[in-house]
Amino acid sequence: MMKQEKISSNMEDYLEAIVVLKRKNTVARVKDICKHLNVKASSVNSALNTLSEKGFVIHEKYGYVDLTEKGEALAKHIKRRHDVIAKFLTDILNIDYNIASEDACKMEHILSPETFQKLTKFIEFVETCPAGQRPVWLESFDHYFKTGKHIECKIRQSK
Amino acid sequence: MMKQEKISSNMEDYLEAIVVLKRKNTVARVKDICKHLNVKASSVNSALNTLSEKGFVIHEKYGYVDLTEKGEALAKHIKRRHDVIAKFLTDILNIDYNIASEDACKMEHILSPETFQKLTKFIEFVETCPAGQRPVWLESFDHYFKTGKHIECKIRQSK
DNA sequence: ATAATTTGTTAGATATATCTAACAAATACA
DNA sequence: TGTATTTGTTAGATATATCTAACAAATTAT
Repeated sequence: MMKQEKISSNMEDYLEAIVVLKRKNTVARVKDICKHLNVKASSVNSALNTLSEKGFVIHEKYGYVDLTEKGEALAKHIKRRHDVIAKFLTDILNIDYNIASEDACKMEHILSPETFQKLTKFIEFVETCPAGQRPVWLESFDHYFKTGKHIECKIRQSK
Repeated sequence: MMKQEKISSNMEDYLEAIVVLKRKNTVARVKDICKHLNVKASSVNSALNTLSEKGFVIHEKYGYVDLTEKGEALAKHIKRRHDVIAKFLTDILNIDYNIASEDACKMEHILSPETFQKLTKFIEFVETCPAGQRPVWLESFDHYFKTGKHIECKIRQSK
């Protein structure tokens, strides 16, 4: 019998790490989770116990770490959130990849579904821009950010 | 002698609450902090002890709660972050005020300075738009968000 | 195959942040 | 002015997430 459904941001980080490592190495191991999350092995063990009890991971002693179906679904959900947020930060706001990734790691746990959906749509809006390229106004923002000045606009003057 | 400089997100929330309550009621009281943060009085007391030890607040037994100069500076810094983030969410992404506020409460503690600066500049970019109004592309996004379709664009066709 | 190394586990300590319950001070009110 | 109510404090419990240190299993290399 399982204990609970809701898990903390911290536990979400562990799930996400497992999904990422499985994709990279085909299996996830305690050692790799340590490195990925920058914690000690005993912390990983403790987290895996919690996640096992709640039915998100399967972890036999000294064996690989794996996700249950439920764990996999949640982990992928979190990773999706991460990726969208990171994309917004890099592609729209033009933030450095490493910084964007770090921020996304934290934001992924806290953003409301509403805000998340807005970000998703905003990216989509930019990417499906009819002109078929990065919209002009985004370039304008880059310019504004760098120079503090607006690109001069060819607006008809009524003279 | 003071203990440390760095404080947790949690402690930042207490500082921010104090600044907000002082502005609203001229003084901050334990009771009001309770209500504002939705915690019990004993939790507030515990937090105030921590913050006093670190030199951020002044709290005499049974008296009002006040900020030191250092505490005030930090509290206002956090509040500024909150306000900028909330503004980005409401004015740019057109997110409901209440949701934006909740999200901002969490984001204010975690965003990197870089990302924060980008948000600040983005708002500025939009607000100082030379045409002197909410840029057209923002209206386009609203339309796209609602309908899933781009507003038809009068682009010269080369036929 | 056994010794050395790497990896994983456990027990128990520490730190943070919360709570409840008992109590104490301050304030309001009758 | 003395009692009731509100507000604030303290002690101690619980929960989470970390760590170190001692140990155990698994793997690698000789």
